Amino acid sequence: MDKEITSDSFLDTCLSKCATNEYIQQIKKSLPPDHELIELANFFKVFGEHTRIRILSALYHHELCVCDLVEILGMTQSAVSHQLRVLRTSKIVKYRKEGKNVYYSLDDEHVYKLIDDGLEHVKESMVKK
Amino acid sequence: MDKEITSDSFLDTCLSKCATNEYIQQIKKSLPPDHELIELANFFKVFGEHTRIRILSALYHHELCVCDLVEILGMTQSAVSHQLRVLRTSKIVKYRKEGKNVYYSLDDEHVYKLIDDGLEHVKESMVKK
DNA sequence: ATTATATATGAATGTATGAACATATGAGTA
DNA sequence: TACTCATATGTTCATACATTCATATATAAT
Repeated sequence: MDKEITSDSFLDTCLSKCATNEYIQQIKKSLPPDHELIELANFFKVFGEHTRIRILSALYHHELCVCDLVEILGMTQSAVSHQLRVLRTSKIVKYRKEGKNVYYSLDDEHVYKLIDDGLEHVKESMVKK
Repeated sequence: MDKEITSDSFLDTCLSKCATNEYIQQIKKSLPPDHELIELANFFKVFGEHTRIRILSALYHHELCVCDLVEILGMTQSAVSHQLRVLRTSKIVKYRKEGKNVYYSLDDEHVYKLIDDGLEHVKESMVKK
């Protein structure tokens, strides 16, 4: 997305005038299509959960099998497996089978970037307090 | 005939095959502290909701007041205002008051980067289908 | 073939939360 | 002052979802 669509008048008007304001219509049209925004929200939603973000943090540096994750997180195998399914379905992690074990790792570089940016933001906003 | 399978014994066996306990401890220590991961999950959670991501998309290009957003999203003022509070509390948007109006905008560059990376990932994974 | 191990999954349940409705606050205006 | 407009918030309700328990599947070992 490109930043900044400038106008001179849309800011100082409100509801009664905005309803027919061409800039409001322009903004509506400039939004990404709704199915993309739904996908985007679903994508972020997967990161927005404590257990899943812990799994992703653990996988950040290492490929790990399920029982490793169970041990690291201190949770039941079932709980971990259920969350891994969510991560798999969302294409945020990938996996390979090797004998009885299944090894998970982060899917692509977007996942790394998102974690990096998110952590950076969180650390900064913690300092501000 | 009944057999006893304790979860402890299965974990021990798995550990010896997957990773040494020492290695697991090392990974545990390398994880970001839990309060950071909780903050991180909460941060992402805010992006992971349809209405809020639509608000952020609209604010991506323009500072907008509440009634503008109401008009763009086609939702009740109450619903928009409630979600704006969530975004405010999470320091994802900032606001300034001007008379009766309150103007919202994205808080910092991290927010832009996250939306960019997220959208990029979503578009790519849609192409793959 | 039988048993053990590693992982996945279906069902049940309690909790979290988004939206609607009603109402409150607060700033401008007549 | 009273009144309107823009925004915020408390409450209720219905839905979503994370965890637990029980069980299924699949692979390896004996």
